[in-house]
Amino acid sequence: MNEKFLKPYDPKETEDRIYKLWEKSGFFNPDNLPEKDKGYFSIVLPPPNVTGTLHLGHALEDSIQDLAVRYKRMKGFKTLWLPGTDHAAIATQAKVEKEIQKKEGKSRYDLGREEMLRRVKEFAQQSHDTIVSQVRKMGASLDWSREAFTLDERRNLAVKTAFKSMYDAGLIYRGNRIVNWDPKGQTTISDDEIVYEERKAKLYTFKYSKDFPIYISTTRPETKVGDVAVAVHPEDERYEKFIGQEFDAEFCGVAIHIKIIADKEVDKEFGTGALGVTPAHSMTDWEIADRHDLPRPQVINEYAKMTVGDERLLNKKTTEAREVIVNWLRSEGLLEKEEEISQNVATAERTGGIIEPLPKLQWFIAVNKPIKERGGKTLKDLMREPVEKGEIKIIPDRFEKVYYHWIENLRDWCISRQIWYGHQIPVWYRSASLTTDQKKEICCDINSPEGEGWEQDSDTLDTWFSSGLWTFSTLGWPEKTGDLKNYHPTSLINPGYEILFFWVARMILMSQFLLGEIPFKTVFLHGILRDKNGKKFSKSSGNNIDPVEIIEKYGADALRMSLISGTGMGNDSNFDENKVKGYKNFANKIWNITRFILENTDLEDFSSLKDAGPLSKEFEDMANDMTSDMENYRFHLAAEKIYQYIWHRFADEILEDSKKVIKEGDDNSKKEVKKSLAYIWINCVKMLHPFMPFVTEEIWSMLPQKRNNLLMIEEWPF
RNA sequence: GCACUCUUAGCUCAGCUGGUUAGAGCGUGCGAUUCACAUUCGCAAGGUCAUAGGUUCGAAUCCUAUAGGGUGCACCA
Repeated sequence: MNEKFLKPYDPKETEDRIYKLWEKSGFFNPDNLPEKDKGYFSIVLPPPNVTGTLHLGHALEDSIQDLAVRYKRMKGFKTLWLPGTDHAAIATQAKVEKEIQKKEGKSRYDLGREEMLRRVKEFAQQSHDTIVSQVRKMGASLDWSREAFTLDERRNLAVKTAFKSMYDAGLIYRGNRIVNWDPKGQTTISDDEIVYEERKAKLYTFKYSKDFPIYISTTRPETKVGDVAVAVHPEDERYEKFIGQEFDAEFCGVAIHIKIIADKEVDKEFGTGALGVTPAHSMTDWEIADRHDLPRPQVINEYAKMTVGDERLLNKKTTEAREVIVNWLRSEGLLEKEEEISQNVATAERTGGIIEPLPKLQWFIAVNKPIKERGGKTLKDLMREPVEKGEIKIIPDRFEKVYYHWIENLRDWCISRQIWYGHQIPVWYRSASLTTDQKKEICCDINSPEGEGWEQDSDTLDTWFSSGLWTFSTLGWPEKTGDLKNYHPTSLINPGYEILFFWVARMILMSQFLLGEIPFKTVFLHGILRDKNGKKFSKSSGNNIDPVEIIEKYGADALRMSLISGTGMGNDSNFDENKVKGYKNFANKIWNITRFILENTDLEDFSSLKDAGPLSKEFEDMANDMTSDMENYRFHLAAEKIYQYIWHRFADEILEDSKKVIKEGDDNSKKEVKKSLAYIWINCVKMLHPFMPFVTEEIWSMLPQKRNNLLMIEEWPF
């Protein structure tokens, strides 16, 4: 017996060594797996953002996926788990900008595009390297030979190809529309990148001029210089008689022309029941302007400063302009009342800037446009249908409803960003001005067009555009590769439910349109891992834990097991270090069980054993139950089952009972008992392997076997 | 406003399609120990499964309502 067993199990000594052994074996790459004719199984790793290092939430994700992957591999599938990282455009650039601002007091404009990009890339590379080493520490059996990055060259080709094909189909268009402008990050963002924060605000009720017949309410008086109408509900008796009338007014030095219109969007109960329509600076007002064919004067610019008025307003920040206007209203006797209300303020997810809705010329994906090549279906249809038909299964299924609801409310997706880090839009223009003249020559292609004077659009793409291609861009698309044929649609995707819209929906959109097939068959959503007190892990609240820190202390096996067991599907869970400690003890327990078995069963070859004698049925029932849990993604139950069986049935009872026989029994019964102990044990070690791969692999290498396989490719029992 | 979700032992949570005395881990109390393991073992205490109704032979599990916590979406003038 190996003398290692005389000491407690030491994950530190074991884990890195075992990981190297696995990598050397080549079995992470399915091309090297033995042929078993069971078919293919594939997962792409949700690529972590290169904005920093991994936290425990990633460890949870890695644990679940590695568990699924190792199980399928043992089941004999050609199993591919494909790693990669995400450039996370805005998030990464914003992070680096922040640091440079803090350390050097410089903005990205001070550095210039080229130098800024160099800095971001450098940072991204460092993050990448840390992330990869963290993932390895977890024991993740990823095929590193296929590693991808959302911003590498192959993915860039995929992005350009996708863009062109959607452009040619008329689904990507450039339009002057109201967008979410982030004055802090100096870029547009999509609806999904907005976070609403509840804040106290003042609601002012006033009228534009003395002879104006209706009072209106607003929290943003400064935008009112851009008003073109007052909208009332069509059935509001109070205002019916005014509908259709038009008024001129001089509003704090700005001449405005107001038409009174009726629109069903207006809520009779809110404020005075009359809405001042500011088409250029409010999403709903923009739509009202659409319906009533109103002008849309812009009064605020990209820096959240006023662009109209005399010295009182012009070039003032919106917050200053607000005070000016409120004071003016007061002095003119137009202000009826002010009241405190709480309102949701739209802020940018990554920079925290307060969103300023502005009309801008941007690129969009049309989600409601009938697609000829798809029999008149829209992108929304293409997203909805595979889930409705059950081709894509979402687990837990309650998220299907959430998914449909999101699709119903979806507006055209703004994909252009005014940041530098990302995939540059593959469109070229031939004319001096890029922003104003729409009639100039335009060319969308994979490569820059022939001829003189072409200039590429300086905008980059929303990071989710490239992540949307992830299931197939990683497999070689647009080339028709063998990987694409074998591994797409992928079998399973396992993100947190918080990116169902951002990512899962977009992958379905992209794959459905570009490949005409689903990106994955099963979406298994996991919950969010929170800290001990139920708070979300985040860098800002200082509760971030590096998984490697926990691994150093307790071992990766213990961490994995603690994250998986006792957590209901799709439920959030709290991280508990004590639980990890408990599973470290468990690792030691199975270590010592092995020692006992090696000391007490003098069998030469475990692999030829066929059953566990009288204990066979009980054991096989447990194993079958557990296998069925594995098949149905009830990993937390499977983990609990094997744990309970090993510790409290096998060790506490079966093994204890065997002592007497081994000591006092006759030769025959001794031999029977030894055989069934050994039989149960090798199968327990196999079944525990997806959960605790390191310690089981280490144990496996010390059991007396004639075959000399790694445990990771052993056959799953029964 | 609409939807989803949670409320089970002191704490953190499991409990899959309704089925015998409701489970685990940690914690607590008592005890054991030359025995594979003190990172151990045995025993014990501790729950009217949020509340009120209903369906059923039978409900923690299904239905309805209520209360409290969380989340998403819409509105946010």
